[in-house]
Amino acid sequence: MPRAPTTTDAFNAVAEASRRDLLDAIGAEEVTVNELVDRLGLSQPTVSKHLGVLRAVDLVLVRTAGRNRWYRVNGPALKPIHDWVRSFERTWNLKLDRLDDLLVELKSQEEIQ
Amino acid sequence: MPRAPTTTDAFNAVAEASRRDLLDAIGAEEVTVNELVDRLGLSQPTVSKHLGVLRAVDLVLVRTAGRNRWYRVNGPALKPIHDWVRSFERTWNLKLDRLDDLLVELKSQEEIQ
DNA sequence: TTGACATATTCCGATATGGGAATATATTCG
DNA sequence: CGAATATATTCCCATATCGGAATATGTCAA
Repeated sequence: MPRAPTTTDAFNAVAEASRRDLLDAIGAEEVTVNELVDRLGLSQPTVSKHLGVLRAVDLVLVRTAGRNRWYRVNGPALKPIHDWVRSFERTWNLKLDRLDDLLVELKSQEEIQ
Repeated sequence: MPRAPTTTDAFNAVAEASRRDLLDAIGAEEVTVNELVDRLGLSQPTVSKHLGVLRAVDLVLVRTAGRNRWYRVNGPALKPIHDWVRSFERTWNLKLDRLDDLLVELKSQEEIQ
């Protein structure tokens, strides 16, 4: 049994540094493929292929306009990673217990209003 | 150029679901290899090999006692993942801005004391 | 010492990979 | 229409992978 395909889930897609760079390069904007080629200095086919993987796991969304494709990051697709890592956060961040208290407080305040 | 080795960094090591399961199974305890074999229902060599990858990227620490090896999770090795994902958190969690305010406040309070 | 136990390592095989180069597919413009 | 532009796809290959099976290494116990 080989390694799980990169398109299996966000964990596998994001394991490759180039794809993290790609997501960073897009950031909060809506960006064109050629713009990403310029920003990252990768070849156009390489960028397109990485975007294909990111698309397969819903990490990016695309909008077609003429001959351009405008890509943007689909943040929520990263949530599974965030949630999983977060369960270990307590191990390295001792202040989290205080933060927990604050969150509980914040939540109860919201429920009141 | 093939895929980056699983031992390249925490991102690659953790891309494999079995290894996330392994870390989950260890949790906050200190656990023996055979105990993990029992908990996960994987073969002993498989568990040992996964632990080898996790060791290579410092995601687990080991202590040898007689013929046993006691493994524990090394939380801080997950921080790079946490930090990277966190930079996109704002995309899906709108309450983060309020949380930011709280953190700034908390920090300034700490500096005072 | 010999056997049992705990763990690691090696050998095997089918498979997906990332990047380069070339090419295909649209779409726009003149 | 034909050229140019934007993007995706295909073909290539050296390489690392996961799991199984077998085996090696190390430690304890009688």
